[in-house]
Amino acid sequence: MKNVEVHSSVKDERLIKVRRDQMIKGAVSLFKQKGFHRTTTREIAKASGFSIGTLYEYIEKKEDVLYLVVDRIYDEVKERLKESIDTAIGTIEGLKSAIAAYFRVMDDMQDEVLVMYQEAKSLTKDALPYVLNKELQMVQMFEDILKRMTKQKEIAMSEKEIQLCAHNIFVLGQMWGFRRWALHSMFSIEDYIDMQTSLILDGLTIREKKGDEK
Amino acid sequence: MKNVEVHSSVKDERLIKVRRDQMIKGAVSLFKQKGFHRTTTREIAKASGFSIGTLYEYIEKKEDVLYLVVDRIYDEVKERLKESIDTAIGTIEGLKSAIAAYFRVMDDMQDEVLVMYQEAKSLTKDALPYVLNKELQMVQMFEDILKRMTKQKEIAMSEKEIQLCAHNIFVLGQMWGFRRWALHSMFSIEDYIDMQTSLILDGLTIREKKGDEK
Amino acid sequence: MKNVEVHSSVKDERLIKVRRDQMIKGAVSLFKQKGFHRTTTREIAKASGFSIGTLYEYIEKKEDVLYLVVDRIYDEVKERLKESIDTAIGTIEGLKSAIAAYFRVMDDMQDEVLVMYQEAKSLTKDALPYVLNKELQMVQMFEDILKRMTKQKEIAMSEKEIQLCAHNIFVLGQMWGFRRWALHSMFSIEDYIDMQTSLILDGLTIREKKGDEK
Amino acid sequence: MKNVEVHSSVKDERLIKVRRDQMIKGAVSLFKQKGFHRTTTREIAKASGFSIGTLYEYIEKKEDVLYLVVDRIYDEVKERLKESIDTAIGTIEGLKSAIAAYFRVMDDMQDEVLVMYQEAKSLTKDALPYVLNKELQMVQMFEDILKRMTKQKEIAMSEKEIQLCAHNIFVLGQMWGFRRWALHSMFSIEDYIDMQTSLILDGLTIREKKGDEK
DNA sequence: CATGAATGAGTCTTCATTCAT
DNA sequence: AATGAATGAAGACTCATTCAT
Repeated sequence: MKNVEVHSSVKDERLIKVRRDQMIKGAVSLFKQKGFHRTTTREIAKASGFSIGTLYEYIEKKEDVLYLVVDRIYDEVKERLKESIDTAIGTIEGLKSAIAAYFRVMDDMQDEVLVMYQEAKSLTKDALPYVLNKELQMVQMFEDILKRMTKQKEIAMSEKEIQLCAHNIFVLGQMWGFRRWALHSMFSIEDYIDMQTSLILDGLTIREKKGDEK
Repeated sequence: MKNVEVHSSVKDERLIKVRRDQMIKGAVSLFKQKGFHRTTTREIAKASGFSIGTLYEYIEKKEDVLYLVVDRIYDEVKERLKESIDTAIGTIEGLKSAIAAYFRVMDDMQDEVLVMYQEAKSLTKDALPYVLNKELQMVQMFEDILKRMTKQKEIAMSEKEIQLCAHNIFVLGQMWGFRRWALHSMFSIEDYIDMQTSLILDGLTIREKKGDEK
Repeated sequence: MKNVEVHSSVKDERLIKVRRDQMIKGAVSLFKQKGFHRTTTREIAKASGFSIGTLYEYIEKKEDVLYLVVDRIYDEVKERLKESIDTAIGTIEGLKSAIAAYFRVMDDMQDEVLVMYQEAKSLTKDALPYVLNKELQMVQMFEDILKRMTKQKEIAMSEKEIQLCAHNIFVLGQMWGFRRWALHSMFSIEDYIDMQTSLILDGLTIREKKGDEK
Repeated sequence: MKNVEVHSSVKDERLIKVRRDQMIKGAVSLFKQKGFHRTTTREIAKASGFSIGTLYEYIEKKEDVLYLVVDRIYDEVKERLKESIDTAIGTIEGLKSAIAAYFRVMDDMQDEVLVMYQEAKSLTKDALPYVLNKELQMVQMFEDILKRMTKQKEIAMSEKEIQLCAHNIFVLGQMWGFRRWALHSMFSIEDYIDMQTSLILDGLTIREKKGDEK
């Protein structure tokens, strides 16, 4: 999956980084409030702290901003996940703490995740697969944990079951963000983590027991 | 939750129904392809089979079309669910068939569900809560089944666990639609139903056993 | 000055009269509030008590309504003036009472006069001269009085002076309507009549005296 | 009476002045021909020498153009009046020359005055009082002259008579513009000035004489 | 590199007018 | 004669993008 580069007429790489950081920061807060389509490039420039002309020195099209934002969000989520998750550990406890860590990241980055969800479709045809691929990579982190657990006979799951379960964990984490209107009045994030973890593990341990029974 | 009425300058209720049916049908297919914001009112009119002037005889603002569409989708999903689900049955089998029915509706209406997901934010401030409420009603159908199962001692779940589980079922069903890019190459809808049902039930039966153990 | 006929597809002359009366009544009140351009044909139809389709049975273009309205206002003003003014009398007292009568009509029909003033320009090219001619006829009523007074040696004014003076009387009467925002807080209509009459007469009596001096 | 500012997204005040000058110039000539409502924003932009986009950099709504135009006309009339009228002089001759000057301005700016008259109603609710106030200020210039004349015993008029007379002068001046269809074929502007001045003065001198008689 | 004025294609929405019933 | 649904041309306004300074 080749990287999708956003063209900039500015040469100084360091400056590009600085300006795009400003831009992303400004844009995220705007996208949260009004969505991508209702946000104007002028607003983005203003929120970024520079002029519309300067904005276009660092991007080519408005959609580039969306891509940059979404890309950044993924990177951030992934970064924070990697910090917290040691995929090497193939134990039940390891999985539990990975889930907890991931859910907490989702809690911290609710708005960002919501933005991704609702605006992903507006990405250009060529940016979308790249972004979806990033998402798959994150799902794969959970797959990796589950695979290792299987290898270490902690659980007994087929390849397919692992894939599905990893997707479930991923989506259930996001759900905390995109269904907050329903969930947040019913659960604290800690409750949510505990209960979901328990439900997820039930789906695994059973199989392990089944395996034992044979 | 008061109904959100969309104003029409046409008096004949029957005609309003006919035209709005055309409109919704045309709009859904456009929203699927390009999203709400990238669809113009003229395109909607054309896809509906009438002129832009006529379109505006049946709505006031472009956003009304979105509301009409989303509202219709919910109603359709709900209708199809009610056909298939007999909430009265409080057995494991009843739950299984309810999940299967729901997942199949989600499979049939993937595009529609996707539209709802991605464009809901563009609904007017007053339409959104109304729509979210409809969603809650659907979640409640699963809650009802689980409650009855608990009452009939089929399972042992707390109020909160039931609520969370119902949300999970709901979201996992939608997931088949909004993550199709990842799931459809891995699973057939039947596989998906079987495996998810199994995972969901594990979360319940375990507790039932726990209950037994006491 | 040939009459400007407004075409109607309805044959029954009596019905045309009835419908147009409704139409004019409704339209005047709308034009007062929002002006001709901001009033829609639908609103006119509604205010007239019939449908848009029926409206167009009695006119051809929206501008016809304006013409009908303006025409009616002139007729009404003229009618009321003729009732009150006996142009035959060529005395100072006769002039005074004519002025008073005219000013009172202007007071009664302020809104209508305002409408005429502000919307006259929107009349069709062929309707305008016809309407302006009606206005001239009204000015002429004052000219006639002044001429008769001159003939009877009540005053001594040249033809030109008479024309100008007649215009002045006419405009000063309208002024009560179109400058009400300034005048009505300063004068009652009676004050206004008294003071203006006095000023106008000063313009005449002087000349009369001058005439005497010769 | 607080000033009514028209918002511009352009920062450079000098440029705003330049562009608005162009805009006003273009708009006046269009409004003269077809009135405010029949003039499109595109036409205004074109007549101003720039694009529709640029037009909207300097105003927010079409009505702003009208306000700008009307405001400018008042300022211009006032400016030219102040040049010509020395309100300090409280003599008959001073009044005569003030009237003459004012009437000549009205002659020069006939079209503009007509525009004001016919389109004033289309001004926004908040702009209208501001504009009317400007008009009052101009009336006041004549009041001031008359007051001074009274103070200097040139004439004897009550406060109310002065106010009314000032209004009359003002309206009679405008009348030259808005009744040109009737007046211009009968009088030259010089005739008009002479005759009206004479009529107006008759209204004053008489009173002065009356004062003398007592 | 930064700025922000200029551009005009594109969008929503209105409304006068028509015409089948 | 009356109705009101249908039409689409036209208009106000927006906003992504460019480019001269």
